[in-house]
Amino acid sequence: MRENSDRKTLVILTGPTAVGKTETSISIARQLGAEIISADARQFYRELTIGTAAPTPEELNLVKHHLVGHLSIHDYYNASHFEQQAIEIADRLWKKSDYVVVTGGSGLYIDALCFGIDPMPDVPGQIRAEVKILYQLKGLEGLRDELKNCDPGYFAIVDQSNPNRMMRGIEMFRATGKPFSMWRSNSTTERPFNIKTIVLNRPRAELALRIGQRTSAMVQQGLIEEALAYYPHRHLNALNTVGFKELFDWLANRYDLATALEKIATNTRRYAKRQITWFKKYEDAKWFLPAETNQILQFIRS
RNA sequence: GGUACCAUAGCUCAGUAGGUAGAGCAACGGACUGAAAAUCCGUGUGUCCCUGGUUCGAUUCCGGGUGGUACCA
Repeated sequence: MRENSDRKTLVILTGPTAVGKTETSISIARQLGAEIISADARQFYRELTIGTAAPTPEELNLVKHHLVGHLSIHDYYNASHFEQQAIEIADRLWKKSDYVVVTGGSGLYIDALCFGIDPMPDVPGQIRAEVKILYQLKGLEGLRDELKNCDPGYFAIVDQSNPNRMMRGIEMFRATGKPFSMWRSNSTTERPFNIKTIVLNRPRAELALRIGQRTSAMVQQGLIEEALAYYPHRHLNALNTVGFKELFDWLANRYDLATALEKIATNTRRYAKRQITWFKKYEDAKWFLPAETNQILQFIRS
């Protein structure tokens, strides 16, 4: 990544769930005189606060946050929308400060912001629904058949066990008449700003402990009531989320409450693991413990 | 205290007619350009409780010990 001291800096503070990103990012942002843009694909939804461990009103008061609770669970949103919004906000904030802090654990969204995501039209909901029905009716085999036919290039590289990936290819072809593989440039967008990427992490056992504690804390704060309130909307993508889906299964009598809470902790641990796997590919990133704020600031200013 | 049963992976357990062992879950590793807290792929990590004995060879059979469970006192 080319450095240029005249340019503004985007500070990415990421890391696995429950590592302590919120607290550290507030501390760092205050010391930099910066505001925070969230890159958390579930904290976008204003209806969800407890189950997504969104920053509290007190925390939101300490530093101005952007893209927290800016969507409804009924809204459609994606990484490209995020890229555009986040860049627009950052450009505005850089008029007041040299730094903008981005905090969150959604790797795809961070990638979109740092490296760009190829511009493509949104696929109409109708087409998305039709492709989903194709999968429900004909399974993976049905998806493979159609994708092989409409986009052999993508079919050759796609994970043919992953319905989401194949549905995406089919959707794009049906929506645009042009193969998904033609829309993908596989190139990185040069950004006119510096990017400092910080991954916060802890020893795995410690992270697991914090996840267990946070799960209990969420229940005390009213996680069950929150899940109950949105149970009628359980089919929405925004609610296909750890902490909600397990409680929905409990409410549907698939297992008891204790099992649901155990599954929440387990699935949160697994999510954290997937996040860590994602962040390992960030070659320019520096890894820190959340408490190492001085070292983090030093790295940002270096 | 007596009798019976049990002791194998982090957990629940299977198994080896004696040739050092395998399932589920957990865990670990990975992929991922518009659902991403989503979706998908891969990997057994083990003093087979301890200790004597029989045997070429014991996790497996026998004795003793320890721990657990149940029943009887």
